[in-house]
Amino acid sequence: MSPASRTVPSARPMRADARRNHDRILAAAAEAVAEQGAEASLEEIARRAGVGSATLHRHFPSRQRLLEAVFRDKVEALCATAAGLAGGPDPWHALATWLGAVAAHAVSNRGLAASLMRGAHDGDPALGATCHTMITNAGADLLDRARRAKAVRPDVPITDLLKLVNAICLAVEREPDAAAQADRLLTLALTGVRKAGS
Amino acid sequence: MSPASRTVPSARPMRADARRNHDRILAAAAEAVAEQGAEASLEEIARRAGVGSATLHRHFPSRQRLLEAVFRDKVEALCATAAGLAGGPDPWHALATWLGAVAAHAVSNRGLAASLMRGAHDGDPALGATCHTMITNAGADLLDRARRAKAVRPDVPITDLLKLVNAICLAVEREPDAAAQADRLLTLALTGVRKAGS
DNA sequence: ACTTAAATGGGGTGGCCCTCCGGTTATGGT
DNA sequence: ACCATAACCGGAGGGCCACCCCATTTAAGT
Repeated sequence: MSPASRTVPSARPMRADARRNHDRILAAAAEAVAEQGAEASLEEIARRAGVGSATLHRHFPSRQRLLEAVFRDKVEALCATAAGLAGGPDPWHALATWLGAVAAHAVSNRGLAASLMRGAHDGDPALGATCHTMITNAGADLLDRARRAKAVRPDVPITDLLKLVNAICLAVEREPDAAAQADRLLTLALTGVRKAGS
Repeated sequence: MSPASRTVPSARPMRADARRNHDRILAAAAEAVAEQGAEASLEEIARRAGVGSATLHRHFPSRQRLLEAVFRDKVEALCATAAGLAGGPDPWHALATWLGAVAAHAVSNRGLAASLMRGAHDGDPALGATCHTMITNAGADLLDRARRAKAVRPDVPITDLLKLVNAICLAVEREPDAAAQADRLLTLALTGVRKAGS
């Protein structure tokens, strides 16, 4: 659970001040991103955290890294939701509600969609389990079940589905009624995913 | 056709040097945006045009204004396409192919989707016929025909449709196979628009 | 307490957007 | 052909930002 042990438990534990700063930065970043979205100023985040900008850049070498850290908890929650829904009797319903939950999280946490979109492929490699891959894996399971139940087209990859969800959220992010719009557009798109027969 | 006469024909014609700079800026902007997307540096555009940054800002007070000018031709072409398709026998097909054309333009002209998304509502008002409204009007006609032919759900507004298209294009813009992905995702979303019955 | 390696942050560099203002130039009337 | 003038130009500068260097501070192990 601690930042030091979460990524590489074998690494030497962080120094106390380092960890403290790490956490303060993370808290400040969460706050700033919630207010201003994924493009929030890194310097202001450092300022809020009461930390030099160099310290922020040392702890998080790229904006993407910082966002991943900020949203890790939320993403883990979504993955847990997916696991919970996987046991349900209606695979289609499970998939649909989960995608709705992803959208809901994305619109209520500005910047999440952008963070989820940019996978490990662009930006820095050597980035272990990114939000992108975590979400993808969680969704793949739900989609697989729905596919086996013949509730979805067999040729739709989970990446496309998530790209659609994130695209929608990204697009409506700065509208006043983002949640309502995202829901409407997602429903629109989803009905096309469901087979005509079922 | 000339920049001076297109917007307000009654206005006094621009001075020769002003018009020359206007055109050079536009050309440089088109080039830069094609390479780097809608976020291209305005200063670099001015530099490419061999013009001071102040001149650029005088001709185009906001980035949005510049993008609108850059894409005006493309948007007009899309509107013309819509008008041409409106006469066809199959309203659904007309709508679908037009949306495909919009997507194709958006992925092959980086920044267009972003420009289309931001309507007149945000940013500066008093912006006459923006790309957003032009496209919306052109699409409304096609959608209306399709709706009258009962080929689409009656409750889907054209704004949602275009938002979906632009969202998709924006999301896949920086992927290597953007065109293919956009097409796939659009088809996915569109099939949900079409009524199950027809 | 003392040593040492890790961590810090002020300050510098270079880039961006945007505005002011003194100098320049095209233009229309004479 | 000339001039007065309004329109236009662009360098310089302010404010903000990401990112890096390095002298200084500080936690951790003995």
